[in-house]
Amino acid sequence: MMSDDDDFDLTLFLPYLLNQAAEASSMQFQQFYKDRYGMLRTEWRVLFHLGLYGQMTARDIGLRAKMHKTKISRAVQKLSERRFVSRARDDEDRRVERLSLTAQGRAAYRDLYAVAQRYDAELTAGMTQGERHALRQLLVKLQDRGSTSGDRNSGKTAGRT
Amino acid sequence: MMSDDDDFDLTLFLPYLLNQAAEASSMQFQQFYKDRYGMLRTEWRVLFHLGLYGQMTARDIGLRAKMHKTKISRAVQKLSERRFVSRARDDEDRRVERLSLTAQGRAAYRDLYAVAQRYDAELTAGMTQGERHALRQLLVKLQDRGSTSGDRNSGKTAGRT
DNA sequence: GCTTGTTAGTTACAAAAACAACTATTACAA
DNA sequence: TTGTAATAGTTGTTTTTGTAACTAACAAGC
Repeated sequence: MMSDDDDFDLTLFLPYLLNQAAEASSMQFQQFYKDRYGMLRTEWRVLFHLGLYGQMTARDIGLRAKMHKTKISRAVQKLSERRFVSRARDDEDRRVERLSLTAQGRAAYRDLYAVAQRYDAELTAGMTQGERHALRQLLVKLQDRGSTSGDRNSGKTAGRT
Repeated sequence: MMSDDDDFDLTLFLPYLLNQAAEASSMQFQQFYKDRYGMLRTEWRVLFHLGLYGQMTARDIGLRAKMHKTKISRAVQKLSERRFVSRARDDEDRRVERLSLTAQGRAAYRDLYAVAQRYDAELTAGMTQGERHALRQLLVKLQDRGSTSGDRNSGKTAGRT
């Protein structure tokens, strides 16, 4: 047991705490989209973004979700095979594909939206209204730290803590 | 763009925010242990725990860090090969291995401890003292949600959000 | 002593992620 | 034009992870 010099507590190291909390909640929430729709995390995220923002390209999703394009490409492929997502070439720029949810995709989105809402409420059940709000605001601040310089759409997934 | 019924904002969904923040900070911090010591995240975590708590078994680490035993086994192997960690059979119970840091391991730990301290300070630079504290307390609360029932030492790593 | 069960840790194999190299298309400048 | 660079997205290969099955050591009942 080596506490070096001063009062910094490594067990309260922010990247560590964030990862622990993220893993715990993600593991639990995963159960819903996995059990009900056999989706992977990347697939749920793509569905989530398309449901939320409507039609998008893979690139758009990458920018918003900070996901790497190969992950998106493969998620879209799966979602498309399972008829949750439809893809359409853009005739203005034929490199681009415009993605959107099918009726089935929208139904899954609505379902999972409701589940997410309940789950979020459950997670924050022990908090005051003020804490809830503060937590989200602080996390929003933290999530953008780092994506400062160059290299857009690189969106590699973290080699965590 | 489909906001279903009420006022729940999926972009503020806690598992999502937590993951974004965790990924952003982990990606940045990773740079240090990766560049300087060629460590993986799991290896850094094991080092971190051994530095913090002194001698431990793989099982102990698994319980504290909620890491699966196979991850720990592999991390210990690497750390041992690179002479950061030494392993010694326990003669009371010869299934058990008592792990501890070598001099080199302690040096790396001290170095990374200091880096972590600085990095943590940098991350929370925009916050008030109260916010810092509140954030950590809330994250501590969140990290234990879920590990309720049975199956100790299962520590699967999240299939995140 | 022997069976039966449990625990610590490892290893083998399958799934998912990271990373790099690729195709197709557009942009733009000589 | 044509040649170079850039962009959207895909595919192939390598690492890392997840999962399950395994070995070795103990424990407890009989």
